[in-house]
Amino acid sequence: MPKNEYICDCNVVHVDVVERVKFSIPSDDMLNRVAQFHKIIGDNTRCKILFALVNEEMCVCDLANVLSMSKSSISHQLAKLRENGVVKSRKEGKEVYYSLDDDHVLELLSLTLTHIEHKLGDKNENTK
Amino acid sequence: MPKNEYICDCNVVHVDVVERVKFSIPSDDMLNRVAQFHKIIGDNTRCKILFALVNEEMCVCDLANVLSMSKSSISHQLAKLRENGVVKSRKEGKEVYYSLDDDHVLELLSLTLTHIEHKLGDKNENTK
DNA sequence: ATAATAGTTGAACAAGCATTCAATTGTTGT
DNA sequence: ACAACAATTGAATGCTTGTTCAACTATTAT
Repeated sequence: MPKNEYICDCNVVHVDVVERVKFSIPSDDMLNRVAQFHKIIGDNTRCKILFALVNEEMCVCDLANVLSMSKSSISHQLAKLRENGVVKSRKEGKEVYYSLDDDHVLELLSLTLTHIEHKLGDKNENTK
Repeated sequence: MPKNEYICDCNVVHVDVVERVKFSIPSDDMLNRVAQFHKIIGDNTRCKILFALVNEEMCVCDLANVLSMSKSSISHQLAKLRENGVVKSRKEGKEVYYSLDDDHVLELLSLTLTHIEHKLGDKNENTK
């Protein structure tokens, strides 16, 4: 077995599996994009912002009140969400209105909710 | 306008929108679970592990070789993934084999890929 | 013009987190 | 019983990142 090619100090590497998987997974660039996307959604504040925007477009002030947080903090997070193509903005006078950028986002959020409810269901089954 | 109830120092809070949204968004507990779930997926290493497990179950050593990382590091991340119900494990002798815990995970990953490809498509359109 | 205000931005600080290293557990074979 | 080894675990380290604070920009109204 050509152990030198592998960084691991163990003998049970399944070389065929490793090679097959190395070949089949997406490129590092693609993987990083996927991770980055989830990283952006994976924050309490940003997540709450997104759910707040599901039905209504809102200005920074509105969001600050819904989340009970400072405008600055909300603005920082909105910038990240916009840079990553999750929300879009529209300026009207002094106010800036934000909304979800893409239907995929909504789809993703509701899929996650389903997943979590499903998991919680399992847990309750087990404690019966 | 009952400004005192609101933490913001601005005058244009849309009280009706704020109240409606406050009422309609999921509970903080639920929101935190959603954020936590995405946070777990939103890491380069963990993301790569998940895509590696899409078609095959793999032991820690295999994964260490696919990712070119130490077993310890992989093991730490696998622990997090398992604690959060994203992967499951099966022990066979000295080895521990990991696989995706739930079809929702796969569904979510492919939905994200679609989203990103869609976004990349948009970008290319714009630079034409 | 000037004041007021919605929103943005950058620096600083603190909290969170991924990787490394060393030690340990649990299983297999001799 | 003992050695070998896959995997886990905890502490330490350094990097990342969310919030705060203060300064700044842009738009509106007097």
